[in-house]
Amino acid sequence: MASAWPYVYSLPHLGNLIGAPLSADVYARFLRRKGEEVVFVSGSDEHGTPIEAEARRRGIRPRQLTDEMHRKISSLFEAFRISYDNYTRTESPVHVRFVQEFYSKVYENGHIFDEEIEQLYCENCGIFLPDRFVVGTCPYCGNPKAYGDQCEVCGRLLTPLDLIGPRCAFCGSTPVVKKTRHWFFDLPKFSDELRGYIERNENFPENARNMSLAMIREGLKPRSVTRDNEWGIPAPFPGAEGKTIYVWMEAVLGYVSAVKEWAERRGKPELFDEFWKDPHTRSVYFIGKDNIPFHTIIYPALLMASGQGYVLPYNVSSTEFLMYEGQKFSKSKGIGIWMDEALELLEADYWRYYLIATRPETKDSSFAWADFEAKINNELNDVLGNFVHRTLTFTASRFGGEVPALNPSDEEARSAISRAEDLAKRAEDSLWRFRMREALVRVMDIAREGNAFLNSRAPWADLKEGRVERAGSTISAALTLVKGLAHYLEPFLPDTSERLWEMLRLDGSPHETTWDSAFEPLPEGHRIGDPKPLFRKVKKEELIERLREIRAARAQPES
RNA sequence: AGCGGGGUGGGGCAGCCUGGUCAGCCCGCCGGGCUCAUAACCCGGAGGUCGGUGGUUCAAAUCCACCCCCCGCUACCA
Repeated sequence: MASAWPYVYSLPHLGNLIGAPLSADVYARFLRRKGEEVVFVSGSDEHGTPIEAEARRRGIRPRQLTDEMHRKISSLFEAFRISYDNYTRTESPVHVRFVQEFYSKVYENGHIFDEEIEQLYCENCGIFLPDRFVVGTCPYCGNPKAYGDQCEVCGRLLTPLDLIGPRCAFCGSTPVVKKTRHWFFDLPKFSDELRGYIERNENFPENARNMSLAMIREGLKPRSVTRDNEWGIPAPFPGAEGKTIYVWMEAVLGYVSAVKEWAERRGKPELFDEFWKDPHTRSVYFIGKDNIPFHTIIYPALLMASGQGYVLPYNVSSTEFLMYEGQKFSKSKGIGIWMDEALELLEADYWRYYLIATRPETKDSSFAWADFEAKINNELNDVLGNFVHRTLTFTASRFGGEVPALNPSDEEARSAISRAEDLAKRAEDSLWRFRMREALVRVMDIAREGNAFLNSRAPWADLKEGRVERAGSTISAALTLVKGLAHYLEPFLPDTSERLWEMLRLDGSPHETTWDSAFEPLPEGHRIGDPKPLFRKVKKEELIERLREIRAARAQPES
C-alpha cells in the first residue's frame, strides 16, 4: 500500500491529508485487521526546482531545508496516526541507488533516447527554468501574471516564449534561450500494453479509467526523464553527466524502493521480492485526482520498461478535491487549514472523523465550519460518544462495573447484536470497495442501533420495577456493541479505539486485534474501567478564533 | 478550446452502469416520548419528481440527443 509522496516544499493541508495519507491509512488498518499482510509506505519527495530555488533564496543547502521539512512532516503524520510501515524520503541512500539501477535497466532495455532541446535559462539564478517558473504577460488576455505553460486567467495553453516580457519566477530577471540535451522515456511504445492493462483492471475507479484511456486515445508522448538541476539524483545515462533525474520520474519509484528499504531494515531483504514480484501481491495507491495519469500511465509504463517483473498497480484509489468553505485551499491566500494548525486546535480523531465523513469520494466536497461543528457535536459526540458513555456509566453505577449476564433466550438482545453484525458486514463491503465514507456511516449506525435498543428496552425502568435480569441482559448486549465499536473504529479513529479498549479493560491492543472477533461477547463478570466521556463538543467561533491566534503567533517570529 | 467529473427536498450525500419494487441516508426544522447518559437518546411528521428541453419505452432520476451551470485536468508544478 502506498500513499502519494508529499512534496516537502510546504506542509500538507487537510485536503492533502484526506486525499492520500488518511484514506490510505484507513484502508491499511482495515487490511491489517482482516489479517492481510500489509506494507504501507510513503515518503518525502524532496528534489526538484522549487526546493533548490527556495534553498538558494534562503542561502542554505537544499538538504538543510528538506531535513527540516521531512522531520516536521514525519512527526505530523505520526500525530495523525498514519500507520506507515516506512515513511522515508527520496534522499534515502536506498532510494538513490535504486533509482539509478532502475533507470540503467530501462536504458539497457532500449526505452530511453536523448535529444537536444531549447529551454529558457536564468543567468542570474544559474538554472534552466521549467515552463511553470517563467512568468510574464499573457499575449491573449493581457494577464500580467501568466505562467509559461498556461494562463490561469484565460485558460490558454502557452509556451514560455509566447509570454510578453518573460521573467524568471524566482528572481525576476529576463531569461535567455539556451540549448540543452535531455533524455526521454519512450512512453508511446507502451500505449497498447497500457490500454490493455487499464481496460482489464476492473478495480480502477471510473474517473481514473476514463481519464487514462482518453489520454492514450489522444496519443502519448515521450516524457523527459532528466533535468539540469543540481538537487536531485544523478542520471545514470552515458553522456548525461551533470543531469539529474526529473523529480517526478524519480519520486514515484519510491513506492518500490521504500519497500526495499523496509525489508533491508528488518534484516529480511528477501521480503522485497516477496512483495514486489509475486503476481499475487496487490499494490494499492491512494492519490488525489490530479495525480491520476501519472499513476495509471507513466508509472506502470516505467515498471513495464524495467523488465523486472514488478507487479503493476492493482488499484489506484483517487479522491476528488476537498475545498475549504467552497474555495480552493491556498497557502498564499491563507485559505484552508494545515495539518500543524489542525492539531493545535483539536486531537487527531476529531479531524479524522470529519475528513473521512466528508471524503470527496465521487465529487469535490467542502470543509465547512458549520458542518464540522454539526458533525463533531451531533454525530461523533452525541451518537457515538453518548452511546458509549451511557452504556458504561450504567454498567458502572448499576452493576458495579461488572458485565451482567446475557439471557440466551433474550431474542430482542440477540437481534440487536445481529443487526449490528449486519452493519459491520456492510461497513466491510464498503471498505473493500474503497468507500470509507460510507463505511464510517455504517459503523456509526452501530451506535445508532445501540441507542435505539437502549431506549426501547429502558433498563432503568426495569431496575425500578425489580427486573434486574432483563436490565442486565440489555446492558450485556449494549456492552457487546460497545466492544464491537472498539474494534470497528480502529481504522477510522485509532486513538478513540484505544481509549475504548482501555475503558473496557480488554486484553491486547485494538491495533493487533482482528476485525472478525469484534462481537465476541465480554465474559460475564468481567470488570470494566472507569467510564470517561470520549469527546467534547466544539464551538466553531472559538476554533476559528484560536486558528487566527495561532497564525498571528506564527507570523511574528517568521518575519 | 479539448478531455474528465458533477448538478437529487434548507445543508451534505446515496441511487443512475444492470430502466419499474427509488425517491433513500445523515444533518437541520416541526411535533411527541424518555430520563440511563455530555439538554445527550428514541419515535413520528412536513418538505424534493431527481439542472433544462426533446426523444426511446407499457414504464426514466436511471437509456439517447441537444442545451445551461459548477469543478478539475490538459502531461517541463510536483
